[in-house]
Amino acid sequence: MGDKNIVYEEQHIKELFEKKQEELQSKIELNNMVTIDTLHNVAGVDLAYWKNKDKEYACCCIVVYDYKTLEVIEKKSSVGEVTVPYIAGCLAFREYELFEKTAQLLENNVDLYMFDGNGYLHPRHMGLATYAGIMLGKPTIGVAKSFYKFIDFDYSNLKPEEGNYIDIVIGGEVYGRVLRTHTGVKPIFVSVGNMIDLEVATKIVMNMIGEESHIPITTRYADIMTHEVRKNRLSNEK
DNA sequence: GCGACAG
DNA sequence: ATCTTGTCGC
Repeated sequence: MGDKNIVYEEQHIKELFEKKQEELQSKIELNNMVTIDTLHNVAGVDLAYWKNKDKEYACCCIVVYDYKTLEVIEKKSSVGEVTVPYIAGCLAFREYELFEKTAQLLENNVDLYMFDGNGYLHPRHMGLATYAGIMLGKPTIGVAKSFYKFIDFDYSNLKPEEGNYIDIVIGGEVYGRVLRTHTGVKPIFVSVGNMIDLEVATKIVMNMIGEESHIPITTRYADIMTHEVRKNRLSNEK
Protein backbone atom coordinates (compact mmCIF):
# COMPACT_ATOMS: atom_id res chain seq x y z
CA MET A 1 0.00 0.00 0.00
CA GLY A 2 2.75 2.41 0.94
CA ASP A 3 4.75 1.30 -2.07
CA LYS A 4 2.11 2.47 -4.51
CA ASN A 5 2.03 5.88 -2.88
CA ILE A 6 5.78 6.16 -3.21
CA VAL A 7 5.67 5.22 -6.88
CA TYR A 8 2.88 7.73 -7.41
CA GLU A 9 4.83 10.45 -5.61
CA GLU A 10 7.93 9.74 -7.68
CA GLN A 11 6.00 10.02 -10.90
CA HIS A 12 4.53 13.29 -9.75
CA ILE A 13 7.95 14.75 -8.89
CA LYS A 14 9.38 13.58 -12.20
CA GLU A 15 6.57 15.35 -14.04
CA LEU A 16 7.06 18.56 -12.10
CA PHE A 17 10.79 18.42 -12.71
CA GLU A 18 10.21 17.78 -16.38
CA LYS A 19 8.24 21.01 -16.64
CA LYS A 20 10.85 22.93 -14.71
CA GLN A 21 13.56 21.61 -17.01
CA GLU A 22 11.70 22.78 -20.09
CA GLU A 23 11.36 26.19 -18.51
CA LEU A 24 15.04 26.49 -17.62
CA GLN A 25 16.66 24.72 -20.56
CA SER A 26 16.95 27.83 -22.69
CA LYS A 27 18.51 29.77 -19.85
CA ILE A 28 21.66 27.68 -19.61
CA GLU A 29 24.61 29.99 -20.28
CA LEU A 30 27.34 28.01 -21.99
CA ASN A 31 29.59 30.96 -22.75
CA ASN A 32 32.46 31.16 -20.34
CA MET A 33 32.23 34.07 -17.91
CA VAL A 34 34.98 33.01 -15.53
CA THR A 35 38.52 34.32 -15.79
CA ILE A 36 40.97 32.36 -13.69
CA ASP A 37 43.24 35.41 -13.28
CA THR A 38 40.48 37.37 -11.61
CA LEU A 39 38.81 34.47 -9.84
CA HIS A 40 38.57 35.14 -6.13
CA ASN A 41 35.87 33.44 -4.06
CA VAL A 42 35.03 29.81 -4.78
CA ALA A 43 32.40 28.04 -2.68
CA GLY A 44 31.87 24.33 -2.03
CA VAL A 45 28.38 23.02 -1.26
CA ASP A 46 27.20 19.80 0.36
CA LEU A 47 24.31 18.36 2.36
CA ALA A 48 23.88 15.64 4.99
CA TYR A 49 20.62 13.97 6.01
CA TRP A 50 18.98 12.31 9.00
CA LYS A 51 15.54 11.25 10.15
CA ASN A 52 13.49 12.01 13.24
CA LYS A 53 9.92 10.81 13.83
CA ASP A 54 9.49 9.76 10.20
CA LYS A 55 10.42 13.23 9.03
CA GLU A 56 13.60 13.85 7.11
CA TYR A 57 15.96 16.72 7.79
CA ALA A 58 19.15 17.97 6.22
CA CYS A 59 21.83 20.50 6.82
CA CYS A 60 23.48 22.37 3.98
CA CYS A 61 26.98 23.74 4.35
CA ILE A 62 28.77 26.23 2.15
CA VAL A 63 32.46 26.88 2.52
CA VAL A 64 33.97 29.84 0.68
CA TYR A 65 37.62 29.64 -0.30
CA ASP A 66 40.00 32.27 -1.56
CA TYR A 67 41.08 30.76 -4.86
CA LYS A 68 44.53 32.35 -4.76
CA THR A 69 45.57 31.44 -1.23
CA LEU A 70 43.26 28.44 -0.76
CA GLU A 71 42.30 29.79 2.64
CA VAL A 72 38.77 29.51 4.02
CA ILE A 73 37.18 32.93 4.24
CA GLU A 74 33.66 31.99 5.27
CA LYS A 75 31.51 29.06 6.40
CA LYS A 76 27.75 28.98 6.68
CA SER A 77 25.18 26.28 7.35
CA SER A 78 21.45 25.90 7.76
CA VAL A 79 19.07 23.11 8.69
CA GLY A 80 15.61 22.34 7.38
CA GLU A 81 13.07 19.63 6.72
CA VAL A 82 13.33 17.93 3.36
CA THR A 83 10.15 16.64 1.80
CA VAL A 84 11.36 15.65 -1.66
CA PRO A 85 12.76 12.09 -1.87
CA TYR A 86 15.93 11.25 -3.72
CA ILE A 87 15.22 10.39 -7.32
CA ALA A 88 18.12 9.97 -9.74
CA GLY A 89 17.82 12.79 -12.25
CA CYS A 90 15.82 15.05 -9.95
CA LEU A 91 18.45 15.84 -7.34
CA ALA A 92 18.01 19.57 -7.86
CA PHE A 93 14.47 19.35 -6.56
CA ARG A 94 15.68 17.70 -3.39
CA GLU A 95 18.70 19.86 -2.63
CA TYR A 96 18.27 23.28 -4.19
CA GLU A 97 15.87 24.85 -1.72
CA LEU A 98 18.02 24.40 1.36
CA PHE A 99 21.08 25.41 -0.62
CA GLU A 100 19.45 28.69 -1.65
CA LYS A 101 18.45 29.39 1.93
CA THR A 102 22.05 28.81 3.03
CA ALA A 103 23.52 30.89 0.21
CA GLN A 104 21.47 33.87 1.39
CA LEU A 105 23.38 33.79 4.68
CA LEU A 106 26.72 34.44 3.01
CA GLU A 107 28.29 37.79 3.67
CA ASN A 108 30.94 37.49 0.99
CA ASN A 109 30.38 37.56 -2.72
CA VAL A 110 30.84 34.19 -4.40
CA ASP A 111 32.34 34.10 -7.90
CA LEU A 112 31.81 30.39 -8.44
CA TYR A 113 29.96 27.52 -6.75
CA MET A 114 31.08 23.91 -6.85
CA PHE A 115 28.45 21.26 -6.20
CA ASP A 116 28.50 17.66 -5.10
CA GLY A 117 26.77 16.14 -8.12
CA ASN A 118 26.40 16.74 -11.84
CA GLY A 119 25.63 19.80 -13.87
CA TYR A 120 25.41 19.45 -17.65
CA LEU A 121 26.15 15.72 -17.33
CA HIS A 122 22.49 14.87 -17.07
CA PRO A 123 19.86 13.51 -19.51
CA ARG A 124 18.35 16.99 -19.81
CA HIS A 125 21.51 18.95 -18.90
CA MET A 126 19.78 19.86 -15.68
CA GLY A 127 21.83 18.44 -12.84
CA LEU A 128 21.96 20.29 -9.53
CA ALA A 129 24.91 22.47 -10.54
CA THR A 130 23.28 23.72 -13.73
CA TYR A 131 19.91 24.19 -12.08
CA ALA A 132 21.43 26.22 -9.23
CA GLY A 133 23.58 28.22 -11.63
CA ILE A 134 20.54 29.32 -13.59
CA MET A 135 18.44 30.08 -10.52
CA LEU A 136 21.21 32.16 -8.96
CA GLY A 137 22.62 33.56 -12.18
CA LYS A 138 26.07 32.46 -11.05
CA PRO A 139 28.90 30.39 -12.54
CA THR A 140 28.78 26.80 -11.24
CA ILE A 141 30.63 23.51 -11.65
CA GLY A 142 29.32 20.01 -10.97
CA VAL A 143 31.62 17.43 -9.42
CA ALA A 144 30.18 13.93 -8.95
CA LYS A 145 32.00 11.12 -7.17
CA SER A 146 30.33 8.39 -9.17
CA PHE A 147 28.98 8.04 -12.67
CA TYR A 148 25.31 8.66 -13.26
CA LYS A 149 24.45 5.78 -15.59
CA PHE A 150 21.69 7.35 -17.61
CA ILE A 151 23.71 6.26 -20.61
CA ASP A 152 26.34 3.60 -21.25
CA PHE A 153 29.80 5.04 -21.18
CA ASP A 154 32.99 3.07 -20.84
CA TYR A 155 35.93 4.87 -19.30
CA SER A 156 37.96 1.81 -18.36
CA ASN A 157 40.70 3.02 -20.66
CA LEU A 158 41.26 6.17 -18.60
CA LYS A 159 44.97 6.32 -17.78
CA PRO A 160 45.85 5.88 -14.09
CA GLU A 161 48.10 8.94 -13.86
CA GLU A 162 46.58 12.09 -12.38
CA GLY A 163 45.55 14.81 -14.79
CA ASN A 164 44.23 12.38 -17.40
CA TYR A 165 40.64 12.68 -18.53
CA ILE A 166 38.17 11.45 -21.10
CA ASP A 167 35.34 13.57 -22.41
CA ILE A 168 31.90 12.10 -22.05
CA VAL A 169 30.39 12.63 -25.49
CA ILE A 170 26.82 11.66 -26.24
CA GLY A 171 25.39 12.12 -29.71
CA GLY A 172 28.33 14.33 -30.66
CA GLU A 173 27.86 16.63 -27.69
CA VAL A 174 30.24 16.89 -24.76
CA TYR A 175 28.29 16.39 -21.54
CA GLY A 176 31.22 16.33 -19.14
CA ARG A 177 34.47 14.48 -18.45
CA VAL A 178 35.90 11.75 -16.30
CA LEU A 179 38.91 13.23 -14.55
CA ARG A 180 41.69 11.46 -12.68
CA THR A 181 42.70 13.79 -9.87
CA HIS A 182 45.05 11.40 -8.05
CA THR A 183 47.18 8.67 -9.59
CA GLY A 184 45.68 5.24 -9.08
CA VAL A 185 42.56 6.59 -7.41
CA LYS A 186 39.05 6.41 -8.81
CA PRO A 187 38.21 9.41 -10.99
CA ILE A 188 35.61 12.12 -10.53
CA PHE A 189 33.01 13.33 -13.04
CA VAL A 190 33.26 16.99 -13.85
CA SER A 191 30.68 18.90 -15.80
CA VAL A 192 29.85 22.46 -16.54
CA GLY A 193 27.16 24.02 -14.46
CA ASN A 194 26.52 27.45 -15.86
CA MET A 195 28.51 30.41 -17.25
CA ILE A 196 31.72 28.44 -17.58
CA ASP A 197 33.34 26.07 -20.07
CA LEU A 198 34.66 22.62 -19.36
CA GLU A 199 38.32 23.53 -19.90
CA VAL A 200 38.24 26.32 -17.34
CA ALA A 201 36.18 24.16 -14.97
CA THR A 202 38.72 21.36 -15.19
CA LYS A 203 41.61 23.71 -14.45
CA ILE A 204 39.88 25.11 -11.41
CA VAL A 205 38.97 21.66 -10.12
CA MET A 206 42.54 20.40 -10.54
CA ASN A 207 43.87 23.47 -8.76
CA MET A 208 41.66 22.74 -5.78
CA ILE A 209 42.71 19.13 -5.33
CA GLY A 210 44.77 18.57 -2.20
CA GLU A 211 46.68 15.55 -0.93
CA GLU A 212 43.91 14.57 1.48
CA SER A 213 41.24 13.86 -1.07
CA HIS A 214 40.59 13.12 -4.72
CA ILE A 215 37.70 15.59 -4.69
CA PRO A 216 38.18 19.39 -4.50
CA ILE A 217 38.89 20.80 -1.05
CA THR A 218 35.81 22.99 -1.34
CA THR A 219 33.49 20.02 -1.61
CA ARG A 220 35.54 17.96 0.82
CA TYR A 221 35.44 20.58 3.54
CA ALA A 222 31.72 21.22 3.02
CA ASP A 223 31.16 17.45 3.36
CA ILE A 224 33.10 17.26 6.64
CA MET A 225 31.25 20.28 7.94
CA THR A 226 27.82 18.81 7.24
CA HIS A 227 28.73 15.77 9.33
CA GLU A 228 29.84 17.99 12.22
CA VAL A 229 26.73 20.12 12.08
CA ARG A 230 24.51 17.05 12.05
CA LYS A 231 26.39 15.52 14.98
CA ASN A 232 25.94 18.65 17.09
CA ARG A 233 22.35 18.91 16.05
CA LEU A 234 21.57 15.35 17.11
CA SER A 235 23.29 15.60 20.49
CA ASN A 236 21.83 19.02 21.35
CA GLU A 237 18.23 18.17 20.56
CA LYS A 238 17.47 15.53 23.17
C1' DG B 1 7.88 -5.93 -17.30
C1' DC B 2 12.42 -5.39 -14.70
C1' DG B 3 16.59 -3.32 -13.34
C1' DA B 4 19.70 0.87 -13.13
C1' DC B 5 20.08 5.20 -11.14
C1' DA B 6 24.32 11.92 -9.08
C1' DG B 7 23.21 12.48 -3.48
C1' DA C 1 22.92 10.09 1.19
C1' DT C 2 22.97 6.47 5.39
C1' DC C 3 23.84 2.07 8.21
C1' DT C 4 29.05 0.53 10.34
C1' DT C 5 34.73 -2.39 12.58
C1' DG C 6 38.15 -3.89 11.53
C1' DT C 7 41.70 -4.22 8.54
C1' DC C 8 44.87 -4.51 4.36
C1' DG C 9 48.22 -1.48 2.30
C1' DC C 10 51.36 2.51 1.07
